[in-house]
Amino acid sequence: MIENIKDLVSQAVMYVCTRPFREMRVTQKPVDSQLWTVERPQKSEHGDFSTNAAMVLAKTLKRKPRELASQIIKAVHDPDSIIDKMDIAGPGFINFKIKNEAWQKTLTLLMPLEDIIPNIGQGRKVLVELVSANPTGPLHIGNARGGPLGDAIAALLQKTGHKVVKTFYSNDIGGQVDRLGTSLLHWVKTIKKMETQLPHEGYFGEYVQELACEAIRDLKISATLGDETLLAQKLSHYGVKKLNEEIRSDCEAMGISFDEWVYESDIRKNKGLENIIDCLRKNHVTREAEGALWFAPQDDFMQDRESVLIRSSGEPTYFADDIVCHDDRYKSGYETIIDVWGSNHHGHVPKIKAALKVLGHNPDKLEAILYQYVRVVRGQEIVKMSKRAGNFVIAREVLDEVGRDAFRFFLLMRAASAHLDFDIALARQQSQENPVYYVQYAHARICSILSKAPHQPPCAPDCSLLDLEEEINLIKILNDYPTTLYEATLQREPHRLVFYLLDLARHFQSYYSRAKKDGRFKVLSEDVDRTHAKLYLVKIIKEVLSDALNLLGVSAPHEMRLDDKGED
RNA sequence: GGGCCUGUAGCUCAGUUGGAUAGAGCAACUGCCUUCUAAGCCGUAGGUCGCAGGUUCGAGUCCUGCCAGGCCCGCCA
Repeated sequence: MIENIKDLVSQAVMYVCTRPFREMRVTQKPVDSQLWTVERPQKSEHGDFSTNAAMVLAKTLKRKPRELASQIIKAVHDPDSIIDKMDIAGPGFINFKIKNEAWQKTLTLLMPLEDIIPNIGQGRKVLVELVSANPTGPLHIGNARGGPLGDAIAALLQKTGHKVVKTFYSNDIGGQVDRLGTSLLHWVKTIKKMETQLPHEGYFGEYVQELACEAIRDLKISATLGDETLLAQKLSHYGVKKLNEEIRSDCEAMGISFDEWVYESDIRKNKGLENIIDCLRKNHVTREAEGALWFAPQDDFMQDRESVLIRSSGEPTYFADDIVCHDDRYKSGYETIIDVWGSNHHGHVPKIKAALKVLGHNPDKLEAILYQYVRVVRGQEIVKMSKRAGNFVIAREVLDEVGRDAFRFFLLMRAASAHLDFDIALARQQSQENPVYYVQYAHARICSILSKAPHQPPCAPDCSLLDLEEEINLIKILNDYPTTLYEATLQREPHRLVFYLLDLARHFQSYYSRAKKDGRFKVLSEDVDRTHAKLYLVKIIKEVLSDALNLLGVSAPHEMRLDDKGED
């Protein structure tokens, strides 16, 4: 529908804009059609669509906006007669009211749903890196925000015609992993009542101590420890393996699976690093100092951001491996590479991009979605940390308490750039305060209606029988679904879909409830044709609800019953 | 000291990339269960968009400077 209006306006604008030039026998096009837009206004009094074309073009054409608007209106050619009326409003908006019949006719065009999903990707390859938690501890709530977020972004891309690969990048070697090993050694020695001290910035949560216990058993560590350096190495391998398994299982519990796991240790083995370093050297963006090799391009921006690539010990850094990893991705032909990372990586992004640019890649293909960290609250109280983790709130503890649907929905409700308060008390409430149930309940109610219906709705019902204002409104909202998908995908903002769902659910719940007082709102009635039309409408609402919930990784239940033993 | 993000109703947050009289949920106050599920619906109230300038037909949105909070600035990842 919005496309139809855009076309009509576009033709009219072209006509109006080119007329003075035609009269002067000049053929050039004076304006760029990209400047103006057609939008759904916030307020229904402003019609179904509105355009700012007259205001935007007023300056270049040196005319008054309202005068230009009236000329555009005169030039609109509406062959299918879908426009009810056009008004000039405010400083020069043109508002379009669409006939109800035209809206009713759009309904059958919405099915099957797959046909209206915008094909943005055209099969282009996209890589999404998500979670990528270090295997030095259990998944905490900060890492976990990137899970549903990256997963929903991937699902949106997949839905809109991209070929998506979801990848987990595991930093399974390096300083932090070494520290895990020495920390485990400390706890092993503690258990064995030996003299020991926790290494500087060592890991101390209960999970490390549990892990040390299991290691003693699994690795059959005897009273004589042997070479401690060697043992610390064995322990770090052991810990990394165990923690990676735990992280993988936590992701599964969140409903997230990966197409590939990339290990930093494998990148290190593959020798790609030498070529990259060579290439950086030849481009004169490295510098040797204090025994280490630095990435040091000569531009103002990177001046204060020089970073070590190869340590004085000869060991490459995480930064170096990450350059290799991203270089691989570019070479694999990805059109877009999306890294969903915690906001603490923001300093890392420009460095990676700078290095990739030197390597001859287009840095714009790399998008970092940086999300702000999560604060867990329980009502008024701030939940600071978990006993088991020491410093963090463990994702699994929250997930187990509130359930997967509420967990994902809550983490997706906010824009990535916004700080997020996760209220456990609210998320586990089975009440009207909880938005996830609200949306699911709308879906369940429709399922209930459909199951009670004597017949399935026909393919081509008489949609003109959907003449209630609320029904036309629902049809309008359903027509917004493709636009919402389009914007949520391009902006990488799944929360737009959450807000769309809440809006659709709210309108449906309102419509549904009116039936208690007013029989015209009842879906199932004696009037067979009307029942068919209404069934058709609610079925599409159900399809859209379940489609969108599915993209968010939230279930769309067919039935919901309040437990008597639930919250008070 | 430098950088990134945030500041909108009592609380948690949207705000269609510069549009019209700034929106929603919760909390507060009203009503509504014999009829497709009350995990629901109807209504009321609630605002100096952190502050001060600037850009223009028009600013919550853009630019500058302040103020407040979070995060980053390591031969950690």
